[in-house]
Order: sequence, then structure tokens, then C-alpha cells
Amino acid sequence: MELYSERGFEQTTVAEIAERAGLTERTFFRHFADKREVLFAGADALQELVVSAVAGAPESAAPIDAAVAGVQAAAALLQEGHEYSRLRQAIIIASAELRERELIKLASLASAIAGALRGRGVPEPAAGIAAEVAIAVFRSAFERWVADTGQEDFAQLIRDSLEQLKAVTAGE
Amino acid sequence: MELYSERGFEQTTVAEIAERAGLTERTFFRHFADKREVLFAGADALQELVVSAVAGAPESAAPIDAAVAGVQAAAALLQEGHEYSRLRQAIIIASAELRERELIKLASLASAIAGALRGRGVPEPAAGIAAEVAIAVFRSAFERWVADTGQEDFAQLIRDSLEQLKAVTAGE
DNA sequence: GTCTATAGTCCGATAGAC
DNA sequence: GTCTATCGGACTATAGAC
Repeated sequence: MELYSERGFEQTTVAEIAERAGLTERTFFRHFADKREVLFAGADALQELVVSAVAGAPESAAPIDAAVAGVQAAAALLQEGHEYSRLRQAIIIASAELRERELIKLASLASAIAGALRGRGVPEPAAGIAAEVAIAVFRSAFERWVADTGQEDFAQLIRDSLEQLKAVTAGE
Repeated sequence: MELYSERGFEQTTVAEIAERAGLTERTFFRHFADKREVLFAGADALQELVVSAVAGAPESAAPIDAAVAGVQAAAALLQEGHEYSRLRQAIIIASAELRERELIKLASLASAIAGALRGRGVPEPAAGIAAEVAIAVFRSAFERWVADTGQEDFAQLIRDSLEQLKAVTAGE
């Protein structure tokens, strides 16, 4: 992250990263499938956390609320490292390659949420759609959370985004 | 597309594509920024079509309905080449790199729709959220449309997906 | 069209931890 | 004795510079 911040993602070579870490290029690729993946190292653990939260939501919760409970769990974890998230996001936004990788991680998260909802007995296509909606809510809230320099409450931003989405989709 | 279908995207080299097209490798890269981009050649034109449809929706239309009118225009265009879309999507689904590229194209389309909605006087964050919802609806319908071997009506699938999304988000 | 840097793979060798 | 981490070198394809 130091190197990516200093000179940008594309301008940083794997050789430079390995050198600063005191390793060889080959060792880097042993740990990370590619140069992008190093910025998404914690994604699997985060996804498991989200899935657990969806599965553990009250039985009475509607599908959309169970799905949002999942992304609330992610928000609670991220909230602890606001500055870290800001820095990381600045790096990602500056690179098309990294934005692509982020989108596929979020798509994978949506699939996992949909799977957890099916585990709660929610049928398709409702499970898939509720999961997509939860991710849209998360993204919208995350954007505002990282844009804010203060200590705005991530959980509240998610509740606000969900309200806005409900207002937008409330038919005629 | 022939080569990508025959042996898969990763297993196909740019040299092979250039050879079959009777060109040199350098010429390929002059027309396409990278090896993936060749499968998304019509994306810009499609995006313009969608933006026009959003801008041209009845003034009385709600933001979500104007956004969906945009993706309906895309569906109308795609409907004419069902087999082509099926083949293309099979290639994309088989490659992680291509799925990434597709996601960023859809994200770009969402941004364009949001811009068109702002042009209609819809404020943020409603414009961004309505655009995201329209893309989610499109994706859900597109999945079912390409999975279907028959001639199911794409426009109807979109209307169905929108109904399901409204049902899922209808709060208490 | 030529030339080159870099990402990423495949082969294998080595060494410490448990 | 197996597991896991490191390292080395040769190699190919993508993609950018000129």
C-alpha cells in the first residue's frame, strides 16, 4: 500500500514490492495470485463474517433485512479502520484494473449472501435480488462513509441508503 | 469469438486472433486496448442508446421507470441476436478476466444512467440508486433470457424482475 | 513495424517446523 | 517424514514506447 500510494498501482512493479518486503518476486506470487490480489487479502474472511450474520439474523427477519444485517456486520468491522479504508479506496479508485477486481469481489459477496438467504428458505429469484439490493445499499453507504473525513456512523449510513432505496422502488 | 469458443479465452493468444483475421498483432492492439476489449466492442453504442432512452422517457415517469426504460431499449436491441448473446455470454462466464470486464462495463452503464436521470432533474442519491436498481433488474432478466433456449420475451422478463424487486424491497 | 518491460507460469532445489 | 516457506532461472504473452 505504501508503494501503490506513492507512485500509483500501475507504476509499481512486483519486483519493487518484493524488495521492500525483503522477499523475492517469486515469493510474492506464491502468496498472491496476481498483483491486484494483495489489496484484497482480507476479502474471504469478510465474506465469511457477512454470511454468518445473514444466517444468524432473527428468523422473523424479512429477506432484505437479513441481507442488510450481513453488510452491517461488514460495516462494523470496517468502521474500526476508517483511515485505512480511505487510503485503500483512494488507491483502488485511481486504477481501472483495481476497480474491476473490486467489482468482482462484491459480486462474489452478493452470491454468498444469496446462498445464505437460500439457506434460510428464501427461494430464487428473491434471494438473488435481495442480495443484489443489499450490496447496492452497502456500496452507496460505503462511498459516503469514505468521503467523510469525520466519524460519521457507517451503520446509520446503511440504514439511510436502505430507506432511500425503498423510497425509490416504492411503486406508483 | 470463434477462437475463444474453440479453446477458451485464456488459451487463445492475440497472435492467433491476428493471424485468423489476416492482420498483425500490432494492428489488433491498435483497434482494441486489450485482449478482452474485443468482446465489448459495441458497448459504447449500447450505452448511448440506453442514455437516450432514459432521457426520452415521458416526463411523468418516475425515476425508476425512466431508468428501466433505458435497459428496455438495450433489451430490444439484444433480442435480435439471441444466439449471438448466448454464445458471447458462455465465453464470458468461462473466464474470470472477462467477468471482471463485464462488471465494469455494467458499472459504467449505471453511471451513465444516473447521469441521464440527473439530467431529468432527479437529485442524488436517488439518481444513483435508481440506476443501480435498473442494472440489477437488467442483469437478473438477462441471466434468465440467455439461459432460455426458446424465444422468451426479454422485455417481459425485465418487467417480471422489476416486480420481484419491488416485492422484495416493499418494507413492512 | 521493432523493441522492450513486466506479469505471471513451470520446472525444480532447499531448508526449517512440527 | 510431511508440510510449508523460501528462492532461482528459464520461459511466454501482453501491452506500451517509439
